[in-house]
Amino acid sequence: MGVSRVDQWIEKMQSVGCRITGPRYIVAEILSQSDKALSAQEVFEKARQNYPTLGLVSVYRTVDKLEELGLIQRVHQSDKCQAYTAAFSGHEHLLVCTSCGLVEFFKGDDLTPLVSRVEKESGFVVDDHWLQLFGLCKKCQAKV
Amino acid sequence: MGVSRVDQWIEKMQSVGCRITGPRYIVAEILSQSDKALSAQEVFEKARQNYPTLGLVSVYRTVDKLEELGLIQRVHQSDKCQAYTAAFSGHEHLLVCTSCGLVEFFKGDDLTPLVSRVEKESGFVVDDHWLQLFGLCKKCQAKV
DNA sequence: GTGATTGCAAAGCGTTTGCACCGTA
DNA sequence: TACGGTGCAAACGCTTTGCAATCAC
Repeated sequence: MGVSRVDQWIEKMQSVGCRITGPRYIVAEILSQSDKALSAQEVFEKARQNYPTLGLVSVYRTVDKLEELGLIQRVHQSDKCQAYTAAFSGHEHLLVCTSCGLVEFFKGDDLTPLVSRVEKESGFVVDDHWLQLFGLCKKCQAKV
Repeated sequence: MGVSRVDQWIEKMQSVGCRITGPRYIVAEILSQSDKALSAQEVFEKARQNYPTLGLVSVYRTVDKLEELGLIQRVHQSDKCQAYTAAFSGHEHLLVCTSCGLVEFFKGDDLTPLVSRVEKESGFVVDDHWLQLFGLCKKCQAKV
């Protein structure tokens, strides 16, 4: 077993000059270990269980930093876009359970031909794309 | 030239029992004619020019109604998801200019094979998908 | 030691709700 | 006329900012 994801994140934060404090560590730990997308509030509530003096403000600031470093990404859902999950690397996309918030990744088709075609037809220069699938995970199907 | 899009929307609203009032008409008109995604605030500011007594609250309520009827849809962007544009029909996806907010539609590839594969691999039942492309439109490319 | 980071409190912003008045059907 | 819709003001929830105290380096 190699270095855990929290430690990789901490290392990355240190490498850009961040000081590693209790609040930062626990926020990173929770987000790096969660398989669900969490809002700042939810991270705060989980973190408080082990770190009762934590302030919500520090969660917001740490989450901003983690997003800026590309370690976490926002998860957009139909009416909200304020939850975060560990960021993927490379050509992967999100699969989100609309009931429990479970997040998985899947390898998508190669979108290059589609992007080229759309660029040609529209005159746009495309520099980013989103592909997300929504549905019910196994557990939530069973609940119904 | 057929019936304009505003009139189609108005008809649809009437058909579900909505009364057609000044505020509703002007909000529908602005959203149905805009080629950019607009927030409630932006709709409000535009509408006030022709309808100075309009209240922001009525914009929110009308926008909710239009979304509920499937006439408009939310446009999600990297850090916000509160703008609206006329909804497409059928198998189309959004192409959004990250500079000016211009919104176009494009016909996407058929995602059915991808969805089937992901369902098989993950155990999810997938019931919705998003595919959005982001970039710069022709005009915004010229500005740089 | 020193400057980045913290938690609190307050401000800020977009959105929703309560309510009396108004206007469509 | 009846009651759905309106605008205003206030409440609300989430997020950001100002600040003095604290703590990693």
